[in-house]
Amino acid sequence: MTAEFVALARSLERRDRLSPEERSLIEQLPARKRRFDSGDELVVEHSEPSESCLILTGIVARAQFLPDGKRQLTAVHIAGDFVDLHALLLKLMDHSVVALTPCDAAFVPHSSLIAAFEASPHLGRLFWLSTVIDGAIERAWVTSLGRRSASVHLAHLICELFVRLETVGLVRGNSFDFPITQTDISDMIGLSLVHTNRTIQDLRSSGLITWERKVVTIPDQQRLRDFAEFDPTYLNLINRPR
Amino acid sequence: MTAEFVALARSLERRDRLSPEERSLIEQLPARKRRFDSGDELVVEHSEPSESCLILTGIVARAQFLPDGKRQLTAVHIAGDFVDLHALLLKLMDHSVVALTPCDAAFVPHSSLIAAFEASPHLGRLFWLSTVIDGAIERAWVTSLGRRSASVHLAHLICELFVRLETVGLVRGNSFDFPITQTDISDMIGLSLVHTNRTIQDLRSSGLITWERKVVTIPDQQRLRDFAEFDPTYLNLINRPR
DNA sequence: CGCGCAATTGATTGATGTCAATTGGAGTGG
DNA sequence: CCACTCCAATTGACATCAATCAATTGCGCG
Repeated sequence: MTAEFVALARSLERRDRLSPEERSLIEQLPARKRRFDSGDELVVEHSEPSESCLILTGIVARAQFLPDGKRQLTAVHIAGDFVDLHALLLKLMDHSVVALTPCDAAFVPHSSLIAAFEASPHLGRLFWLSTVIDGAIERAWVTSLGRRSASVHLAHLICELFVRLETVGLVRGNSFDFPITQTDISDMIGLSLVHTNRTIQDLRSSGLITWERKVVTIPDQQRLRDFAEFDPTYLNLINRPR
Repeated sequence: MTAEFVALARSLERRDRLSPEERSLIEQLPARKRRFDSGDELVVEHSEPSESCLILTGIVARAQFLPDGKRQLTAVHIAGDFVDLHALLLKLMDHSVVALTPCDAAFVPHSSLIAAFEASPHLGRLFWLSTVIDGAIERAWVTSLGRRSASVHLAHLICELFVRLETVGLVRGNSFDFPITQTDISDMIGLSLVHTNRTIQDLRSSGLITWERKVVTIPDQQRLRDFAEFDPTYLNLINRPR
């Protein structure tokens, strides 16, 4: 399998078995690799992409911008996430995809994806699944934004990221690299930068997390999950026929 | 076409053309009709449905419940919405679907849906599209929750509902029926009931809306849209090949 | 060393939540 | 037709949470 698609296959296979034919369909997808710097836009709001984009390394986010200059991040994505399958069907982007860290991405033409799905409807369903899981994550974000306190919300986000990074092998022990700015965090959880900073300090002083030099550590996973009311079911990390 | 599927076809055809074969595939879907009262759960959190559910009449919402009894609604759905396509792939529900008004729904077995998609990948993509549009709406909700003021958020929601109801023919002039409780609204926009009430009054006293006896009226569509920063692009009401 | 961005802090203002009534309207039984 | 009841809508007073403004500190890098 082409190196580009290792993380993709790994994340698909967390949810269902891939047949050799399906692996080969993935392997043969044409991919145009590109590198981005932190702050770059991989996909631009209101554009009409003809390719979809798979994250290979780094951290990106979906962003919507408001007339007054405010920004909301509506999702984060990591290696192995096929970030932009939406464009395949939506045609017109309702949001941008921005790099929060330097990152690599592979762009795959829509036409190739559609051909692969017509060859294997099951593979198509697995890609569909990945957009549906994005939806589940978005629902969790909506619930956090609407009904959780700042510190519980942040704790929930950290739990989510830990599990997702673990899935693609980006966790070491209790820690993961998280070279993200507090401004970015605040645009995820819908708070001001100042309040975000104080919320992080809350979690730190409760001993729930450590976060220094771009590394987040969760000393006691279960304690953080209890505090965050975190139940990973919605991430659908169950391997079963779909 | 079976009466049940009229609104469904109408909402699919707002996005792309259906071939006669596709219409017939839809027409032949087996459906089990059920009626629900306000407050009933059509689909229960943590359950594992083997059918997906199409709304025929009434208003329903996706709901997540928190340990402390709080509730967040993460989406609203109306006639013609295939609410629970998610379960087809997710298997395990991460949320409930609750009736906000009395409503009718048709339940279609997953196996029949999958068969239809294997017969017509394009039809499959249109159903996929409908979940992707749900995602776009959820992103708009995230942005509203995170970065819009209470009154702009509410105005945005009203604009969204107007457009969506219009699509399925449920708007009369500038008005639509909206037999929904302020408690439900507050669980959509993540505010307390009291503050939601005051926010509605804000919009009323600005002359942006009228809302009495379960009927919402928008005297000046454009003025409300400007206030709400509402751009309907994300609802993807463009007819084009997908 | 010094620049520049990110993180942190303090003080204050503004938005929203909470508590506790009160009002209004639709349906029901007398 | 009139109480009566129930639930939704509304109001006022007050407490809390979070935004904003304005510095200041800390850290990585040339």
